[in-house]
Amino acid sequence: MSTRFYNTKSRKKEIFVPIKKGHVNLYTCGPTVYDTAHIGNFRTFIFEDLLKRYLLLKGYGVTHVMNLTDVDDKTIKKSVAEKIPIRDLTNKYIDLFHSDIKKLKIIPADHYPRATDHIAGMIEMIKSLIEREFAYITDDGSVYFSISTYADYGRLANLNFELQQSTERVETDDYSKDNPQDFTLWKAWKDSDGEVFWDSPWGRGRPGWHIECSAMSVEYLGNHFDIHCGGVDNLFPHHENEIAQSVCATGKEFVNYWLHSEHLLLDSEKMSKSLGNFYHVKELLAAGYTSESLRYALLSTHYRSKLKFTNDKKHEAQKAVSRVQEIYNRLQEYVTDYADINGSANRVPASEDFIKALDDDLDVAGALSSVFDWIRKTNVQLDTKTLSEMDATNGIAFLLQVNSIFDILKFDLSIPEEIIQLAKERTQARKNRDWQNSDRIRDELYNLGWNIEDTPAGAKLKQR
RNA sequence: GGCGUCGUGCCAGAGCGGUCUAAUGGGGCGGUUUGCAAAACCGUUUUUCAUCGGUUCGAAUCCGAUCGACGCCUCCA
Repeated sequence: MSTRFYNTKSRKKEIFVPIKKGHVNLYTCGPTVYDTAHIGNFRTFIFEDLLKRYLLLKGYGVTHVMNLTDVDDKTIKKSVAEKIPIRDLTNKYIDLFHSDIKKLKIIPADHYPRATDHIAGMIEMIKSLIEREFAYITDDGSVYFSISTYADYGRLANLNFELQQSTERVETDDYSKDNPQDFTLWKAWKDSDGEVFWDSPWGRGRPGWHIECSAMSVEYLGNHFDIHCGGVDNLFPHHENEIAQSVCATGKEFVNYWLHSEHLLLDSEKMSKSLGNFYHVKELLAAGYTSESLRYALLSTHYRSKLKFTNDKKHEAQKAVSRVQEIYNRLQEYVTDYADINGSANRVPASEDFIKALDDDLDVAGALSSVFDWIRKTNVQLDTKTLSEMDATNGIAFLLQVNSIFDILKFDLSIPEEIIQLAKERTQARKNRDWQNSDRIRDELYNLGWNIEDTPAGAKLKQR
């Protein structure tokens, strides 16, 4: 079955066809690095990870670019307030970002271009826009994009600017613009910008926010590429403006498929830094989530639905993840000479359903239901010992396929010596039918973070 | 004011006109199993899909209205 994605451009699911056969160029809007990204941000990044992993599973090569916005009002303000050079400030948050990416097992992008490393390209693009008369320079040395020059402006966000009433904010906002909705390509330097400026044909200043993505996507992926992603809040004005700039500057098509992920909600409200209702990855890991359960919690709701992040999610995600881990371990034990047999996911019927669900605009819920359905049936076969070794190895291959999408299995299951010792003591106590001691040790292990399960094959240790 | 999304069983969440007496996960309860647990499995919580009308042989699914939640129109994943 063919891949279909919901394209914001058409507001419909469309069959996905890459520009170049077998390869996908993917651009995803990255973080503004003046602060730690919260899990609302990571919901989007993890959706993009899912998308990429899916494309890889389908056999595409993927070139993935994620920008890092390392200059904007907030960044400058913070660097001035904390008396830290802007580069030092952003370096700090970029490092934190990469460390969170790693904790969430997100496959890194191929390129993480920083806005401030690509000022020259932005200036070139602005020049081109001025030459083609899509942009104008104001007295103070700022450059604006004139939305009236681009007929399709507002098409992506489905906003009609002819009929639009100006909101109070827009009216009072600016002075020198031709049209209040015109947006900045280049911001002239002000005192409050301090040391932060670049020279340009229009004087000292810095780039507007939107131009960086246009300039960097074109540089790394070409004028015309396949997929551009971001959170819904980037739909307007950011992506709308990107389209206007890129199309007008290059005269070419820009992006074929726009995919937007919905918000993560906390107490029915959008999680955002300005509202102050956010969690960081680190906090959640400290609060008992594992990388795997957090991934699961963020992935198990469809990317175009709002995700209500509640306390119940943790338990639910942990249970679901351990269910998958459990059967993986069971199958590994069941198959004695796994290395000698080549399992194949293709021979597991559930795999077909799994992929078919993902083909339909990344229907994670459908995909997971086929996985869990298969898990239950396979557990029955394991209980009754009616599973063939071939099916067991195929099952392992299927689980690895599932894992290539969700990445929720742990493979390093090494157990500390101290824990093994305690388990041995408990086994001895059980042999002596000393239930009191054996239960005491079990409690002790539990407190150390380990569960112990007695099976016909002996006691098994599992990290909680 | 404009644009848009959504409202499903105890909770989360699929469902894209018949195969829906609603997938899947979580919780509660009961059971099989176990020294007791855990894990696994079985049953149950489930004739119900915000409300009211309409279209249709047939609707959770399409249309309209109403109520409610949320997002965008302004920096924001």
